[in-house]
Amino acid sequence: MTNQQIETRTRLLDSAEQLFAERGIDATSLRAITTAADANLASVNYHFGSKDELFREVVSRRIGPVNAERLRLLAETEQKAGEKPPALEAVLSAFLAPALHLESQQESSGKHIMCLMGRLYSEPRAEELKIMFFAEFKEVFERFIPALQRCLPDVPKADILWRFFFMVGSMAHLMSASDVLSHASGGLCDPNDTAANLKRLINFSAAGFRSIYQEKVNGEPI
Amino acid sequence: MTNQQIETRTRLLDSAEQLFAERGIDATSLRAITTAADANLASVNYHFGSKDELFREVVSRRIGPVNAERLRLLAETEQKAGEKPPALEAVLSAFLAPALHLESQQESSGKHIMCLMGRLYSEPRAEELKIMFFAEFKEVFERFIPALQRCLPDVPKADILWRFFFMVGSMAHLMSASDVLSHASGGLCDPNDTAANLKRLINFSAAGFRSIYQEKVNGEPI
DNA sequence: GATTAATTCAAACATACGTTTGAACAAGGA
DNA sequence: TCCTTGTTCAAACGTATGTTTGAATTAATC
Repeated sequence: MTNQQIETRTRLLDSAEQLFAERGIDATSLRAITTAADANLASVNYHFGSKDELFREVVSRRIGPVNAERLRLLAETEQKAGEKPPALEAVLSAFLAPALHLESQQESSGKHIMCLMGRLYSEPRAEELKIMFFAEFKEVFERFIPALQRCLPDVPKADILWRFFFMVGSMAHLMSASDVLSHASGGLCDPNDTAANLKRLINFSAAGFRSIYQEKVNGEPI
Repeated sequence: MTNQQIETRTRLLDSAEQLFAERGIDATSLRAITTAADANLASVNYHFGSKDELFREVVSRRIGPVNAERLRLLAETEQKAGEKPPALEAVLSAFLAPALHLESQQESSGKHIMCLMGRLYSEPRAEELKIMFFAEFKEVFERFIPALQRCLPDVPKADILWRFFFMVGSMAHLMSASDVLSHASGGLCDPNDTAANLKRLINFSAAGFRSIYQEKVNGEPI
């Protein structure tokens, strides 16, 4: 591989990432991608084989590092805590921070991959992609759920799973749609302050995880 | 309009709703829709003018009733509470229940519109659609935020907005992706028990809304 | 029953897309 | 210099899509 080859591949991945996030996958043509990447139309098929495989590479290029960082942070947190279970907030942070920090990790186009990954959870794509996505996610899932159970010994496992699911929904929403809040709040909420938003989400989710399930409020059934 | 006309229009809307939800909007062809609706290919353009307008009708047919029901339930809740602010859980239920009950409201295809509406929050579609969507949502937003502020006088407005945003993310995720949890949990979590899931989401969100923001946990910064 | 309007239908149209092709080009080694 | 390998390029291909068309059919009105 010459230098120029690597550059073209990377330019294609970057352009595709941005356009997929902004316009959606089907709505982005190879002509739009190759034009943005300043490459020939045939280059996608030459370097990746097909549009589908390009998309798969766009995603997998980012997912791996995020999940690895999640596992690393969790291990670090647990090691610091020693025998005792670590703080719930620290566990949640280990899961959330690597995804939310995608934005700041890369100098350019960070926002786009956040948006794309946020949407991945709900977008109906080929089964094959979902399998790839959740295969990479499985290890994370299987490490974090027990860790959360250790933090919350009184919460039934089904509740932990549901609350984890709710938190992922909030995270995905934050990653893909926070512009809407900025607009709706009249500027009161700033979606670009990643550190503050991470804290807010951890705070919100931690309270939800600790919640005691109650059938009635003020004597009234919900 | 004859009876047959109405039926064709409705059949097209129903089929489109289902297919849009299952496969995505771009990935669903007019030929697939008209075949499923047992109608002629040209019928969509005859009855709706274009595929885009069909999609707009699919969405707006459902959004209006949901938001109206939200406002009705909130008013009812506030009236019952009299002078005092109503229970937080009751306000959240007024917002969440109409969306989640889309599933049970119609005898058929309820699940599909849930999925489609859940995805609407993040899917990148024409600006025109988003404007329509959030114009209808604005009134709901402007009624519920003050209601939540009354329930939570000690929580700053920005936090209320952020937490509302997180809750919407959880709701959308529940509506569009809960099959994933069912699969990942090995059947422990049942996405089809709408009533139970509504309670779980209310419980989770209420705790998040009530959370006191803290910078440190166990003396450690988060 | 004739006339009119609304709807359905099969067929065609134009276009945009993903992909393929085969020649041109660049670079490195024998 | 010649050959090989990897890459770019312009052009074309086949196909699927949204849309249009004009005739056929149906339902309602007089």
